[in-house]
Amino acid sequence: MTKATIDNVAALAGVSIKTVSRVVNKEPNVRQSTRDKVLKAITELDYRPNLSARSLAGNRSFVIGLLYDNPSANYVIDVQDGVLSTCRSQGYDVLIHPCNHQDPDVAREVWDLIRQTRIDGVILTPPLSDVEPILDILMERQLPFVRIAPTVRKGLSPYVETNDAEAAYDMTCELIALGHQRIGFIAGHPDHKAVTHRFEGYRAALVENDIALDESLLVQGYNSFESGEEAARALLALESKPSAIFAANDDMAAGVMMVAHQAGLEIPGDLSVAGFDDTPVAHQIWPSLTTVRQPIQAMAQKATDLLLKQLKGKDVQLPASMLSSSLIRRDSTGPALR
Amino acid sequence: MTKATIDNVAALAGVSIKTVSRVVNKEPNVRQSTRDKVLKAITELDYRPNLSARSLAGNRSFVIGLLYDNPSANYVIDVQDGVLSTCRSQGYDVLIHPCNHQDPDVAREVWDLIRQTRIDGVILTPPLSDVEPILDILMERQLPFVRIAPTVRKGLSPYVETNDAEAAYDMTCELIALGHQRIGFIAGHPDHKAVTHRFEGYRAALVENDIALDESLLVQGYNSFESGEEAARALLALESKPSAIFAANDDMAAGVMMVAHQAGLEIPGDLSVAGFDDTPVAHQIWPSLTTVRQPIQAMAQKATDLLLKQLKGKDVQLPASMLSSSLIRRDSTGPALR
DNA sequence: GAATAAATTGACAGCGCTGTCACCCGGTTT
DNA sequence: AAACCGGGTGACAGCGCTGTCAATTTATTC
Repeated sequence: MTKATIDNVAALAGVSIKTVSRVVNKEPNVRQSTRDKVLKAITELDYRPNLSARSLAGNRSFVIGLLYDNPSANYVIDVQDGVLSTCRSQGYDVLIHPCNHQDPDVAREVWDLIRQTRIDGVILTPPLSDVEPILDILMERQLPFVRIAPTVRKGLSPYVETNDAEAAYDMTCELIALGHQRIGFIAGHPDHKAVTHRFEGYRAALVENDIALDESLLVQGYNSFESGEEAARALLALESKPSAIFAANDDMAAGVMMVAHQAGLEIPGDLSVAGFDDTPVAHQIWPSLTTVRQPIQAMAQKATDLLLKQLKGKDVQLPASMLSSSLIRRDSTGPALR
Repeated sequence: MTKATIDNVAALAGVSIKTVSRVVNKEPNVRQSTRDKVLKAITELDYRPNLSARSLAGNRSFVIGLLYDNPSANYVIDVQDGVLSTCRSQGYDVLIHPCNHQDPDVAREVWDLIRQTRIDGVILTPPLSDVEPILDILMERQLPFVRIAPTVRKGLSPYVETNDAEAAYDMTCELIALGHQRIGFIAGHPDHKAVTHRFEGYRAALVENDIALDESLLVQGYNSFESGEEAARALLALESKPSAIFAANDDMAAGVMMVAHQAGLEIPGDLSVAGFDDTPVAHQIWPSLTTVRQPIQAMAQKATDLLLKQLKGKDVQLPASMLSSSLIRRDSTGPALR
C-alpha cells in the first residue's frame, strides 16, 4: 500500500523485473500481450518507479537543472513556467539554481551541482548563456545543455533566441513615424549581451531614416528600475531634450516614467516612452507602456524540448530556434510635439 | 578524476567506508584523528557523495518540495529565494512544484510527487497552506511539512505567519489620522484566507475610531490587477465616493491607481490609495504606493529552517513563528480633502 | 588488576532499479 | 536436416551509499 516496488509488479504480472523495467522505460522488444499484463499490474498496484534507484542504477536522474542569474528579474518566473510545464509532461523534474554570473566560482558551483545531483542536462538563461567557464565545464563533462539567447560560441549547443534587434528596429521606426527625431536610448546591462543587441536595432532604424546618431542621447543602463531613473534624469537634463525615450527593458522604462512624472511631464504629450519585454509592470503603470512582447515562456518550453530530445538520444540539429517578438502599442507613446 | 566514490576515500584514508560515511554525515563517535584523516582524503579526492545513492540507501533525498499556487504572484520569487538560500547553506536542494489549489486532484498530484521523488519534506505557501486534502496526505504519509500563513488546523504543523490583521489595522488608522472617513476596502481572494484576515484589521480600526462600517465601501477583489480596477470602478461610481481606498494587496492597489488616473483623479489629492505586500510594483508606479512590507523572504527562510530542523530530528515546538510587517509610507496617501 | 562500561570501527546486507549477457523459441537459410 | 537468426525474456551483478550489528579498542570502576 505504502509502496509498490518493481518486484511486486513483476510478481503480480508473472514476469521478471527486467521486463517490467522494459515496459516502464518504453523499450522495444516486449510482446504486446506481455506489455499489457505489466501495465495492468502497474495500474493495479499504483506503482511509481523510485527515482533514486533509477538514477543510481541507470546513471541518470530525470532531473534537469535550470540556471539563472538574477532571481528578481521578471522573466525568471516565465522561464520557470515554461521549463516546468514541458518537463512535467515528460516526467522530468527541475532543480532551480540561481547563481551569480560575476562570481569567479560559478563554474565550480555548477560543477558541484552536477556531480552531486547528477542532473541530466542544463538550461542556461542570460546572462549565464554566455559565461565561458560554465560552457567549458559542461562541454568537458559532456553534459547536454541548451541555451536561451546566447551570443557567444553559438555552435556549441542548441539554443533558442528571439529577433531582439529586429523588434528594437521596429519600435524605433514606430517612434520615428510618430515624428520623433530625438530619441533617447537606454542600453541594457553590458553583461546581458542579448539585451545589448537591442541597441543595434535602434541604430539601424536611425540610419535607415537618415537620422544622425547623437551620442548624448545614448545612456548606459543596468536593467534595473533605478538605473532607468538615473538615465532618464541625465537625458532630461540635456539642453536639447529627447522627445521620446526607448529603454532596453521595461523596468528601466518604468524608471523613466517615474522621473518624467516627477518632473511634471505629460506622457506621451511631452515625452513618449517605450520599453521592451512586456513584463507585468508594463500594463500596470500609467500610462500603460508601449513595449515589445517577448515569448519568454515559449522560448523556455522550446529550450526544454530541445534538451529533453537530446537526453532521449535524438540528435538535435544545432541550428537555432528563433521565436519572434511583437510590438505592443499602448498609451505611453504618441506623436511628437511640433 | 571524473568521480571519486566513498570507496576511494576509504582506501586513501585507510578506513572502512562506513567510517567515511560517518564523517560525511557528521555522526558522533569518530575519533578526531580519524575524522581528520578522512576529511583530508575527501579534500584530496574532491569527493562529493552521490545523492541518489544516499537517497536510496538512507531513504531520504536531501531534497524538499516547495509547493505554491500562482506562479505569477509576486511573492513566489521571494519565497523561492528564501527557501533556496536556507537550503543551500544546509546541503539541501529544492524541487519547485506549482499546482492549482482548486484542482480536485491536487492531493493526488502531491502524493505522486512525494512517492516519485522521495522528497524529505514540504513547504506550503498560501493558499495551499489551507488545502485540507493536501494536509491529509502529508499527515498520512507522516511527511514533515511547514506552512506559511496557514489559517486552518494550525496545530497540525509548524508554521510561520505575519501579523496581517495588525498591519491592516495600522494602515487604516493611518488613513483615518489623515482625515479619511470614507475608506473603501478591496478584499483579497476568498481562498487566500491570510489575505482575507486583512479585512479584520480594517474593521477593527473603524470600530476603534467610531466610524460605522459602510457595506457599500466593501468590494470583493481577487488579488489581481484587473480585479482591483473593477473594484475601483465600482467604488468611484458610488454616489458618496470614498476619499481613500485600501486594497488588500499591491496588484489591486495598482489597478485602483490606473482607474483613478484614467478618471483624471489626482493621487493623493483626490484619492488616497494604499496597498499591501510591498511588491516591486509598489515603488515603480507613480505616485509610489503606500503599503505594508511583508518579510516574505524571511518567512520563507524561517519556514525552511523549521523544516530542516524537523528533518534533522530536532523536535520543533509547534507554536508559530510570527514575523512582523511594517508600514511603508510613500506618495499615494495624503490628507483627506476638507 | 580484573571486570564492566563506553567509545570506536568495520563487515556485510541490502535500498530499487538498470545494464549485460545468456537463453529460449519459432522461423529462415543453405 | 543442420546451421543460423533475431525477437522476446530472465538471471544476476552491481550503482554508491547507509543501517545493523558484531568486533575491537579504550576508558572507568572497585
